[in-house]
Amino acid sequence: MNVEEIIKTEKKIPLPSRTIIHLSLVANKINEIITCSLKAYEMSLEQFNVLRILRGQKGKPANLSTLNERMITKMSNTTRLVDKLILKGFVDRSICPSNRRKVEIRITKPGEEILLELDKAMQKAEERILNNLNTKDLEELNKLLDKF
Amino acid sequence: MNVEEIIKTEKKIPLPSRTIIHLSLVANKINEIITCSLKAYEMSLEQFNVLRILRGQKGKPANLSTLNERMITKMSNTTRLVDKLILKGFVDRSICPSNRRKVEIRITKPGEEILLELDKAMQKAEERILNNLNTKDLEELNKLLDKF
DNA sequence: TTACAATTATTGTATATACAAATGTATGTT
DNA sequence: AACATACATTTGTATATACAATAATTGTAA
Repeated sequence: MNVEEIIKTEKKIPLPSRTIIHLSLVANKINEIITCSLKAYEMSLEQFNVLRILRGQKGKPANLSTLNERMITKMSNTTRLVDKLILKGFVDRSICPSNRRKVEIRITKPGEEILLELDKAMQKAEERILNNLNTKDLEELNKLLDKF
Repeated sequence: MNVEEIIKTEKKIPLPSRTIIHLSLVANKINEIITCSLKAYEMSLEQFNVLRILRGQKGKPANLSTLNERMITKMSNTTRLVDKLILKGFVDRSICPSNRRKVEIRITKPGEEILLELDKAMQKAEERILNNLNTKDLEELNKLLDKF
């Protein structure tokens, strides 16, 4: 993860551009490590996020729009994402009785169980990602990221 | 870009996880803004990066492996990425005479010209992205990102 | 209440990407 | 020279994603 090497190709990249490139590189690294950890469970990062959101609902079902707001994905993908989780038995979907346009998506027992496994894998991944940063670093980083 | 809203769904997300989520969100926002700016030129972020790398070569051709090292994409995509840039006339490709396994990829005049346009669009995008951060913020952020 | 607009989700399709296998070229060994 | 091996790139294919079009339901205003 050496920005300098990548950056040296263009003569002198100004600080703002450098920061953005730097951020993208770090984000990519993070993404790669996490995706790789999840792959052992045949779970994509997006699927994992859906499961986490559903767990956060504490039994209350979520509809697609809700999932969508909390995620980066586009609506059209969310449908198919949920399809895949249903196939694996980690969530179920039913039509909302009060508004039949909506669907209600819930996490299942097996879904909650796999999520516990995934939590552990995530924690290991995080340790790998953040092993050079201490609490103060993280706090500062959060503060800076808040400005975006 | 309110992390809090996304984060409140799970009870209390510990600082390391929060930081990583936060970073991903910011990276996504950046990606979206930049991609959107480039779309006006029917140029993907990846294509743009290839052009920038080629410009950085200062006339010296790059082969696929070189492009690949400097980018995030996988080799198999780089081939097709370059295909598209050739179609648009922004780069050309020829077989390396000294080692015919290799290819030599060069940016063309039209490629350099469009790149100047793109530079301007990028600068505007950067201003949008970073308008809440001052130089000191950027320096600190870079310092922290270096730790990854 | 009927017609029209808005909401919610799904599907079709084109494009992008990942991964593995294949191609063509070069190098080393016997 | 013949063969195996390594290298650089390309291609095939399965999966993922984006965007637009469609379907189904509900809200609303004349």
